[in-house]
Amino acid sequence: MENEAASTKGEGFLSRMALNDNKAGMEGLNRDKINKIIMETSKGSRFYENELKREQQVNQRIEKMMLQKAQITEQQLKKAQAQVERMATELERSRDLSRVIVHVDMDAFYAAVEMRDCPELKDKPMAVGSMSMLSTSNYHARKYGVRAAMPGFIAKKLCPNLVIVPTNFDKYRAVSDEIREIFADYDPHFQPVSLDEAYLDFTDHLEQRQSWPESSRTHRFRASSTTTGGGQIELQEAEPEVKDLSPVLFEDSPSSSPCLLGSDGVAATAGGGAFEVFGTSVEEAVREMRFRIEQKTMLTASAGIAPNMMLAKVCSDKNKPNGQYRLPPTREAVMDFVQNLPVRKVSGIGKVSEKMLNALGISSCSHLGQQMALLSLLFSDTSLHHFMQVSLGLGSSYIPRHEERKSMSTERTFKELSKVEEQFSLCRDLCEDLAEDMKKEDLKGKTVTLKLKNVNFEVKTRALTLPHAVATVDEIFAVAKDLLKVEIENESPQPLRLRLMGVRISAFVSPDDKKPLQRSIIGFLQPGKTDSSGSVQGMHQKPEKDHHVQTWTLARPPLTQKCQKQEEVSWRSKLRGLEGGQTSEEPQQSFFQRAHAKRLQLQAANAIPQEEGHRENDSVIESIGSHAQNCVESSAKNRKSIDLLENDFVSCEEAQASTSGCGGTVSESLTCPVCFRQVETTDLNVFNGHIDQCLSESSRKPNQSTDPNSELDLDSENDHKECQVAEKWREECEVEEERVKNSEELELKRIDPQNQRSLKNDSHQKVVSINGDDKTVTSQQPQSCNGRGPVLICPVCQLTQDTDDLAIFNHHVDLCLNQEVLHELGGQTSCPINPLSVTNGKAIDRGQLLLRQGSKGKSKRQNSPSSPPSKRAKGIAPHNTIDKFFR
DNA sequence: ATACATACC
DNA sequence: TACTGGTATGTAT
Repeated sequence: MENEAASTKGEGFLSRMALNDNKAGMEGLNRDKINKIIMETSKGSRFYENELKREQQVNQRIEKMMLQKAQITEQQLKKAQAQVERMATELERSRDLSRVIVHVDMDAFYAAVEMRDCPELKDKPMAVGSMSMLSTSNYHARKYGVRAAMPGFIAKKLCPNLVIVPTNFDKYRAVSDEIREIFADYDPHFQPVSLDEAYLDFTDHLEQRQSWPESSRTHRFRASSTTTGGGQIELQEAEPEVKDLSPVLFEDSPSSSPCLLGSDGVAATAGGGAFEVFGTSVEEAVREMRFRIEQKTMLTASAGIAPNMMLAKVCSDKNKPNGQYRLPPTREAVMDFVQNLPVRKVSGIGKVSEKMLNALGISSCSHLGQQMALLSLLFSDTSLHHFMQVSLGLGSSYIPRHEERKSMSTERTFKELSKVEEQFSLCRDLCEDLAEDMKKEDLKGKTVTLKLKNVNFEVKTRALTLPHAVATVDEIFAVAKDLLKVEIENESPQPLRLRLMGVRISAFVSPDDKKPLQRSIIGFLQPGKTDSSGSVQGMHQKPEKDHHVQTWTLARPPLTQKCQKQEEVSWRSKLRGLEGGQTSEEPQQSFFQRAHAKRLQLQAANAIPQEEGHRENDSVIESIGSHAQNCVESSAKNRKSIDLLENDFVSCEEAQASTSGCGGTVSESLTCPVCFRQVETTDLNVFNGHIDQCLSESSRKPNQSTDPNSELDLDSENDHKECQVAEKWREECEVEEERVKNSEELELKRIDPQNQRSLKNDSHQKVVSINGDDKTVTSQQPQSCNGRGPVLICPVCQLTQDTDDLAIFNHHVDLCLNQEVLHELGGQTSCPINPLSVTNGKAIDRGQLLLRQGSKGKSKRQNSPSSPPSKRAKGIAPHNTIDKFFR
């Protein structure tokens, strides 16, 4: 507590601001010199001061962590060690080396495009962006330490000759479309990450490629190749080699042109009509893809080939620019690769995580593996799981589809804005822009968030969730304005001195207000609600809300999840000497209480008296607080019943999926609701991975057996039947839709413990399919659990159904589900599906597809910087008065 | 549910 | 002169 900031004085350089030379193109620079210039240029600025502050916060976090570490006993560590080893074993079992995942990334994309279109730039250090902020720099500029996310004026200090070119997103988008066309040839379900980056699953392509004639693997050089200012190196150096039609040259040659120099394996440039024949190996295929990209766009790409996304991403960086790297799909190769990998290279581990890990002596993934026991005592379960995966070289071996967007926002930075009228006016402008964007995607959301950044770079967000969804300017502004008003009043008589304002909408509901489906399913789901942090959510009986959390419950068998949670909690609690675990938490505090407590805490921590602001704030907060408090109270009342229901689930399920901590028994297995095989694990993450794969595969090639690695194989006849049903869907909705259905049926199973149990009782039970046409439910085989007579209880009406035939049961459930929704579902199928709706979502998110079906036909915007919302440079309307807004 | 922090491009 | 904008997710209350 009273540590003060003593040990965390902001003397040394700021890790936050120092050059990040971890990413490609910046090897062996004069770091110190560069950092010195960066610091000198920034010193004293408000930005710098704020960074200083934030750095100290991080330092305090680290101190706290170290303190915790110091209290860990040998015994605790030992126990933890056993635990993590068990987890590692389970994760190990989930390892899947059968897929070929490729991550492609254009080299210095924006900069490359600009250079291509303006040859003068070619040999100059240049960057795309503005004096305030750069998006990308070319490799020449990187030598000076100029890189993305650096303000232009600092870059100029580092490299006075730097040419800064303004961004031209339309152009980048156009190029992006071109390369995506190529991506689609190798994986129609590829997942774009941004305009210049994507994940592809090459597995299927490679399988087919083996039987392709050479002609299909032959690609011409650009007619007007080279020159044009874009040609870059490689083309010229293409030796007039033996091109001919001999596949032997490239046939399965991981050896030939082993990536190091990228497309150096160029052959076949016989005089005029140069072309090249590519082999059938992975590397050849990827090289071919990169070749085609280059021929088409005159821009180069780099790629990584690995058995999972996490590794592929790292690999694509390895031989950048214009190169590729393949990590062989063997456990040994993967483990070797991971050992020396700096943690910072891993996607998801950023500046702060790196610093915290470093403080524990962890800088490479091998350390990560060695320190898992310690980490398990210091980090959250989520982080721990991530670390563990990373240290084992694990990651997604399938590429999840893109989910529905979860929020939409617009924000703007400007010169200090202190006048109230202008602030409101600006706020309205933002709302207009946002409403316009919302309209484009036909979205409506219930939560409006206002974001403010003052001239000291302090960021504040204020949100309000409405009982209904909104979308229009007026609706959004009505909320945003009030939020802003509160902040203004809060600060008065000082003005808010803003440098940024933003408005966001989230908690989307289907545009056409067809909640009924959601309502019934969610209503049903409420009881099992559990979130990842272990706290039971408050349960305002608002029917449609927070799909993510609920689908969590949907997507995972609630019971087993609960079990798992308890397991983790129990061992952790013991080790830490904590009490209670996640289900018995403190009563929640009101907004006011929390705000107050927080301030006190801050005061204590910083020893900065704040009496003044205190009182003022309280009075203001209190007004909103009363509402919040009501909500909180009602949710607290409901929590008991939630727990009860959860416990019921547990008791139902225990026999099936006991976990080491839960039933005292050591794990058995879980039954996959897709393939119905027993998955030998109790680790939900492992189990989820399995389900993910099943889903992924069933949507891709429903008539092929899943998981070639598995010893248990699917009954192919059943598969076939399943496929026929799938055909129907495909006809009208394409693959996407099918996947949704798959999830859908999955959800129906998962949400009903009884049902689930009965399914488990007969692992041959095939997937119950929902027919896309009439919404009736059919079963592949009438269920024959005669011996047991499991009780089927309708998840909607809660009545016991006098049948053990799942077909009949499902039919009943369907009838129970809101008719209106079912109709809408029917209409839905005719909606065009966005073929790019692929994402990096996890299993939980897929459940969302179910709940969000209503909006799935929508086209979606790609991630930034892909398509920033149209920013109309609007002037501030000075005629607006505060009164106008305050009424 | 909110607020804030971290991460990615 | 000047340190982004859009989205998702984790952590804490």
